[in-house]
Amino acid sequence: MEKIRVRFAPSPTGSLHIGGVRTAFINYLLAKKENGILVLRIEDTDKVRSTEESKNAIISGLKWLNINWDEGPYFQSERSELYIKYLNYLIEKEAVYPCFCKKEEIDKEKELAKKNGKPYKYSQRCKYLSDKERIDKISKGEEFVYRFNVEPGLVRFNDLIKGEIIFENNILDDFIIIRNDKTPVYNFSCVVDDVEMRITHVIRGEDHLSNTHKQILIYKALNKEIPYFGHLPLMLGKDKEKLSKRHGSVSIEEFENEGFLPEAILNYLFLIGFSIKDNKEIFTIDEMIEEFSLSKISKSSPIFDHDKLKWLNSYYIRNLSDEELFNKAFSFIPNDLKSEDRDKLLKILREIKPNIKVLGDIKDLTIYFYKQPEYNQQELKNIKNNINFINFINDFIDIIDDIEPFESSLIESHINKILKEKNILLKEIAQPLRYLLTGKYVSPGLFILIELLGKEKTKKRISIIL
RNA sequence: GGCCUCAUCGUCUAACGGUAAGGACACCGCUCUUUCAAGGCGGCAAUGGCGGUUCGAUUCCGCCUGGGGCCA
Repeated sequence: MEKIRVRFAPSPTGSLHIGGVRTAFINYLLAKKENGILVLRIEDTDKVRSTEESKNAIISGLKWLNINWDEGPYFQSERSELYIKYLNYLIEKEAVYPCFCKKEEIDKEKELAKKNGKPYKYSQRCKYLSDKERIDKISKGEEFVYRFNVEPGLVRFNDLIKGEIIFENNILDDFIIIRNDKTPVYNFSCVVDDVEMRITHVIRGEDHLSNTHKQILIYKALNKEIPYFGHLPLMLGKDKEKLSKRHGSVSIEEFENEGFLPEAILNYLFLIGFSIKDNKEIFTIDEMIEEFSLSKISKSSPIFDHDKLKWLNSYYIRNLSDEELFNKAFSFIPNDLKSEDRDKLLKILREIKPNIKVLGDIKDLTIYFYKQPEYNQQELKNIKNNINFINFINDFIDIIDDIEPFESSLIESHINKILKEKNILLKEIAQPLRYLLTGKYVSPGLFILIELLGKEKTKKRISIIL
């Protein structure tokens, strides 16, 4: 059997959207599963809206996620001759015709249709021009577009995800495939490229489902084999509206900047809108490839749930070794902390690891290591009134210099000794002590915390109460 | 408005036409514990509606309703 060839074909008109990532990933999984080829094609025929920045964002986003393609990137803007070549074929076959209608004329027709409550369809006025009339108009320098000659009939195809789909050709009018500036319209360049790139499976978002109608007609006119189509239900936001900035992060850079791991994102994208028989949730890439099948994709639109992504992300973080976490988290470590030695940073990260949901949390979780806490005066007053605590602190300050090495188990035994002598419970002093040390009531375990803060900071911060 | 499409807990989903409708996230409670988190245990919560087909519908069919997409 011939090798499967799939493609991911984004328009570079913005950052790489998480929905696009899902499409890319599903194409990637299919290619891997079937031992096929994934082509990356940048659809930048819209010169006004396409930006260099966006192209870079797409490419670097995919690379960051490790969604590797086998061919490309191809840029449609560099392939204009190709579209003209295919256009000429269609002209010869009389599958298309030039249309000289002015925009104002068309607008007038649209208005009329609207007034009569009828859907607008092009009148086909230019379809019946004689060759002489055409040559005449062209030689007079009149601008024209090429329209596709839609014949009556219907288009029927079996969508790999949605099932059988039927479109009546009479809902279409003679649509434009080449603009008056000789640039191809999306549906045309897309088909030409898919033909040229020998794409066997077109897997894309559901927003392209109705385009498929026109595209199949073009394939037929071109006398080319029609690929398989599969249309992915669109991911939606919490309110079931199109997923947008309003729902939180949507572009892949944002996820990267917040501190999501590529593994977690891909795992999440795999889970959503996909049916898995056993109750497994965590998948390696290889397992995803193994498990993947287009038939397991749900037909209904999944809602993107940031909470579940966060949970997966925190799961992946918890299961990182200290070394791995250090490497992945390095750019998220606040600058003031980076000067600490590597061993210490490793330990700090290990301690806060179960509290990290996204790597961006590291900043808040470590702030007291490099910044003097700001205390609430009322809290300090309460602590001062805690006789047992003050009692304990006085003793602790006295012996703190004797603790050598300054290391958690030794700190623990010294503290426990004091507590035992004074008959105080650890419970009674833990929270006030934590507050003095960090300015918070949440932190890693006390003894390791003291070790990591170091002797000087510890002394300085507890002295404030005396 | 036209065409296409979808429908199980709040969310992602499981269930040869026969289940007490299962799991996960979120939420709540308990537990562990020097705090938070993580962990363990438990709880809440769904087949959109109406008709068929069938001994029996989440499951098959039709209609309605609702959502989404494309075009206008």
